[in-house]
Amino acid sequence: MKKLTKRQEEILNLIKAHIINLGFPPTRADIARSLGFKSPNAAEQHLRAIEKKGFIKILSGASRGIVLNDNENDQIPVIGLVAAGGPILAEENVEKTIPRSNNLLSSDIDYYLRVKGDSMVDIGIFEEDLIGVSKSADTKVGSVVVARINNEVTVKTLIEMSQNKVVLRPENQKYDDIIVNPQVEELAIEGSCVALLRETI
Amino acid sequence: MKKLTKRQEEILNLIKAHIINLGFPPTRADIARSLGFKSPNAAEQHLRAIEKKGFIKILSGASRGIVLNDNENDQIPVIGLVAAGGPILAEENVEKTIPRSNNLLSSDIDYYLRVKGDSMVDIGIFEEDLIGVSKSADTKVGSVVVARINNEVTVKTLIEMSQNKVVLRPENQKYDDIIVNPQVEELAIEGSCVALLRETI
DNA sequence: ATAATTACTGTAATTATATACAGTATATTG
DNA sequence: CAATATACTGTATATAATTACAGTAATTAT
Repeated sequence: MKKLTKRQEEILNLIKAHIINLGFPPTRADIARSLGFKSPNAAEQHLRAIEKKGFIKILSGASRGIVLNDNENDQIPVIGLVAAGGPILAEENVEKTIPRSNNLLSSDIDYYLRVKGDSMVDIGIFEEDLIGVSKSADTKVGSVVVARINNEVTVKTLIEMSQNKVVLRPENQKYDDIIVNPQVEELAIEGSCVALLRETI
Repeated sequence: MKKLTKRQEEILNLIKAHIINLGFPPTRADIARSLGFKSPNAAEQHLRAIEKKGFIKILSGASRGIVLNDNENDQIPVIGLVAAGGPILAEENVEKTIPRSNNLLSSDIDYYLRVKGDSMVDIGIFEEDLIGVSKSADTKVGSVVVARINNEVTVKTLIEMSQNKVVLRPENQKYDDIIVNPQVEELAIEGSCVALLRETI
């Protein structure tokens, strides 16, 4: 999908804000008034351009007939099994998506990851649970993190992190700590867990 | 708030459906067409009646200027500590509410209950977690239920349920099974847990 | 018993809105 | 270098939409 210009983005945001605030889209005149245009036709032409780029649909003849097209940015992907090698958010890993507006958790969640295995049961993270992962939340010692070790994705508690030693702890006595030297093995902290979701318990 | 008549409710539902389907409210003519009125004024007068009863606000002069007023039915209450004696959903127990539309869990959740204590940690239910409770979901042996025993509310696994013996199991070796004779003690199964929510783990 | 509410038809006027047409000027792309 | 896109002004008009007014008839409150 073609990118919007700065001005077009401004107009799209105005439409979204209008819908959130009042419950329905603005008219051409509303848009013109908000942005200081002296002609409603300026708004009309912007709308046509935004429609052409695929962000909205204009229903002809209907007043306020501006329909927002589904935008991938408004969807939080739910990641199932992560294929070895590729990036977590690769399309083939996406099990489904959840509209961001339907997110009752306050935190900033980039994706949900479906938990495999029993390595975190001691802190109440069970197989098939969904973990809300934030890429930006700061990962400090004690955080539950999503890590990638030699292209394998795993969820563990971060215990120690220094230049040549990273310790990741499974929260299950059955398993031992994972000790990695990031200068020898490939290691990346993909994000940290900020939420947990479980259905039909 | 005064109750709507059957016809008024029909119209309110039509408005809501229109907003969900198209993203903006219907016009008087849209409503008339949908319900078979021969005059848009029929819709107009219904809208005025619905507004008078407090369910919508009509913005004068604006096309499609129908604003839905917040409705408590669209909010899921989050229950904190349950005061001994009173009903779970009593107002003083409601910590906050979450709009039902922001519910990414498919199940039918009547309220969220904040977990107190560690009696369910073995199945990953921790203190401060939020449990999604359904009053209508069938409670069978093996379900995690919200039970009220002698006016005390508790979350446990239902192990046995017969006429004169109900067994509720805390999922923590530290605690023993609770065995209740419902013909002697007061017992009510308030609902069963269909979801779990945890923030900032 | 009377007033108010509910539930409409039918008409019409005013205003709100979409949208076409004619321009101007600058920036970007093929 | 021409064509296309961006970003508007300015005017005009058909039509979409609100909304007032005048009725009818049945039901429900006071």
